[in-house]
Amino acid sequence: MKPESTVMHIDVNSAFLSWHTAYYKQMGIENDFLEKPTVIGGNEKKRHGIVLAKSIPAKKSGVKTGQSLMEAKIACPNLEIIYPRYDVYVKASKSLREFLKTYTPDVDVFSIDECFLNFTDKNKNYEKLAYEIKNTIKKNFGYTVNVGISTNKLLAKQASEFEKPDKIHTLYKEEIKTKLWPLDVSELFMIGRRTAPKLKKLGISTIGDLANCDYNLLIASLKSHGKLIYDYAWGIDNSIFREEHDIKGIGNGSTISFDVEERQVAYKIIMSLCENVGIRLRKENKLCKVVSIGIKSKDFKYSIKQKKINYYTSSTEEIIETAKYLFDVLWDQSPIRHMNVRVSDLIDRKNKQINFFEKENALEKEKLDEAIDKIREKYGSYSIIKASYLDSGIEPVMGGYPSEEYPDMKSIL
DNA sequence: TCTGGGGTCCTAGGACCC
DNA sequence: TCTGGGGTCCTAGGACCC
Repeated sequence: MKPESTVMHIDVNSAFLSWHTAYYKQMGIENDFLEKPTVIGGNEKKRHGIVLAKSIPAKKSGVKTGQSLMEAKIACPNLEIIYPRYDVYVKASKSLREFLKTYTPDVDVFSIDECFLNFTDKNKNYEKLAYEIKNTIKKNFGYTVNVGISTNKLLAKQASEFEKPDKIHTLYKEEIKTKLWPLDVSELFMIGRRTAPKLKKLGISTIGDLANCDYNLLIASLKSHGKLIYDYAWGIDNSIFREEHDIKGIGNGSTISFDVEERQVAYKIIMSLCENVGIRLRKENKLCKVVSIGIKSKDFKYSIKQKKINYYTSSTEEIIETAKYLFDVLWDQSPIRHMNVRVSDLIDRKNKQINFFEKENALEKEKLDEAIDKIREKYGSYSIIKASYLDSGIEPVMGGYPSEEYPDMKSIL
């Protein structure tokens, strides 16, 4: 038996919007985004028009994350839409993490705006500590968080979901029946838009129903996923704490502002997507063996094709060649809305072994990539681009965020 | 100007080998 | 000869999360 520890889940309220607001306040620009119906949303003209984050007043008007901005505006006609500043959010997320590490080294990063904290001292008043963390964040960083407290990650996370914003909640084992079971089954972690209707068909509508359902029937219908959510309904979660997460794959995709109908145009987009994948792969000091490409057509039909190559590589050229090959096999000539390139089956670069199949000039390619990476790091993504992008209207390095477009940020965020 | 982008994990089927 | 079964690898697709 492992010793019982206390787990906190920190969840930034309306993360992107809160960070946006705090950033502009620090720049001396007053705003009241959080008090009004406001969303962070993409560019509709570029066909990126969805809600990324919403204020509480927007939520009250029926605006939902992931909704198209069109729908959101219908639900809430006086909605204010703000373009995202991912560079700000990434920095804000990093400094929050650093701050949380001053309380415990055991910080498990779940996403850009969620962290788990693990504590082992039994004699501490953790509710008091949670208030201190929450209030210090509010005071020093200028935004609010919810904190959930329990004995494992699942329960801590469910606890932080309760009433928002700026709240502390506990969800200990003995509170499951009163606090968790009355909730709708779709409120449980890992029950999404597909599973909830299946459960409803089995007569399961609350988390309590799930906990007390016919287990065999559940497993027959949902297999291993059924076992997982059944355990969750009872607050059972054996997942471990990890400070470092191994990356399993690196992907880059984009919805294109127009429908792609020509192979040569598609190739250019593929190359541009691959540039970013290659850069990130090398930055992580990894090599990949599987390359996959995904295509979403005009009518939202999505298909993917992947291929395992005979050796591990981090060469942009190799990734591009494989991705183009896969594209040719996959594409049925129908107009393309979105394309995605992904590499997986990763190993650390230091584990590389000489491979018989590898192309002879592999080493030179790697050296070239490294040199280009360095120049781009120093002078910006666009300092070196393929000649074919000049006047093509397509960005030579797609994905990520173009940090050089933004002024240097000296804020504490 | 309807519907983003980045991940993880699981399953099922076919190929191939013994 | 009329049809095994176990194991592994690979691929496509679907579900979930933020």
